[in-house]
Amino acid sequence: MPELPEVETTKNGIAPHILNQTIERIDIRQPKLRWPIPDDVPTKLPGQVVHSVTRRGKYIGVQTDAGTLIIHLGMSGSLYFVAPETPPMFHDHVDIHFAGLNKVLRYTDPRRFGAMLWQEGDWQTHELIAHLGPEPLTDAFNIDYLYEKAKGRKQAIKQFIMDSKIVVGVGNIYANEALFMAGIRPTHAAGNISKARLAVFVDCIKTVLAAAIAQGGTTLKDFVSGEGKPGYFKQELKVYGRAEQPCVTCQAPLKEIRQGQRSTVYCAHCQK
DNA sequence: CAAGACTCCTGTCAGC
DNA sequence: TGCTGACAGGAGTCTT
Repeated sequence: MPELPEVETTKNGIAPHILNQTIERIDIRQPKLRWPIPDDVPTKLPGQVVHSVTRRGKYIGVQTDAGTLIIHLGMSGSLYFVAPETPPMFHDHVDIHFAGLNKVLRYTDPRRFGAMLWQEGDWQTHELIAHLGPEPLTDAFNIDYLYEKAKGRKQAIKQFIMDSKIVVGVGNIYANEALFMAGIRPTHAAGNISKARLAVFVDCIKTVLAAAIAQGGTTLKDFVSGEGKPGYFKQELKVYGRAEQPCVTCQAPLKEIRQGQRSTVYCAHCQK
């Protein structure tokens, strides 16, 4: 389940290998991902040179002069290189071949929650991307911005912060962790939290994500060879996946509830 | 507009 | 042992 750190690491891992390389062909064995892979992907990409690989939220853009291949890993997707003749397994849906490159970029996604899309021109104008909130690690995501967005909102802070129109890249795991670090109860209405506490929350989100990206590089450092298995550094997680276990701060057993079909774990003593 | 429910998909695991 | 059902989860879409 790639969160933003894994997507960033994936992007950084594949970019140096495919930059300035010419796409030879795209083999699509299973076009039915979250949405069908558009015909433009296999028809317009061959012959194109990759001139940049960038990330927006959890979307990766592989840009060429003809257009951009937009990739989302969903929750079970991964991208990695394999030797050219490596036989595909059942969930290996797409292979991207490059001219003169002695390896193939393979997309695997057992649950097919991921996507491959196509956008000509500026790829960030794609309708799924144009309305996304700011990147969490940029200055655009700051206390003044978040306070304005939260004003009047009755939605629980956890669900609010997981809304990609508010800010991208804060998935369930990191929402739980950042709320614990900030000492904020996940069920607290977003609009009722003081500006001072929201400011702490902003800092905690940045801290948690930055640390995870730093670790993500380590977690997935072998993924280029196709062996990477992200573990989210479970020992680093303070609340996620630790229901009923003692709070690392006060030893009280952590509580688990459900918010919008998502599991939330928190410490009723430390998070107010 | 806001908020919640529903949906896609399959591996994993608990329960019988 | 094998089957059934619940569950997880990103995020778009539908409903209220």
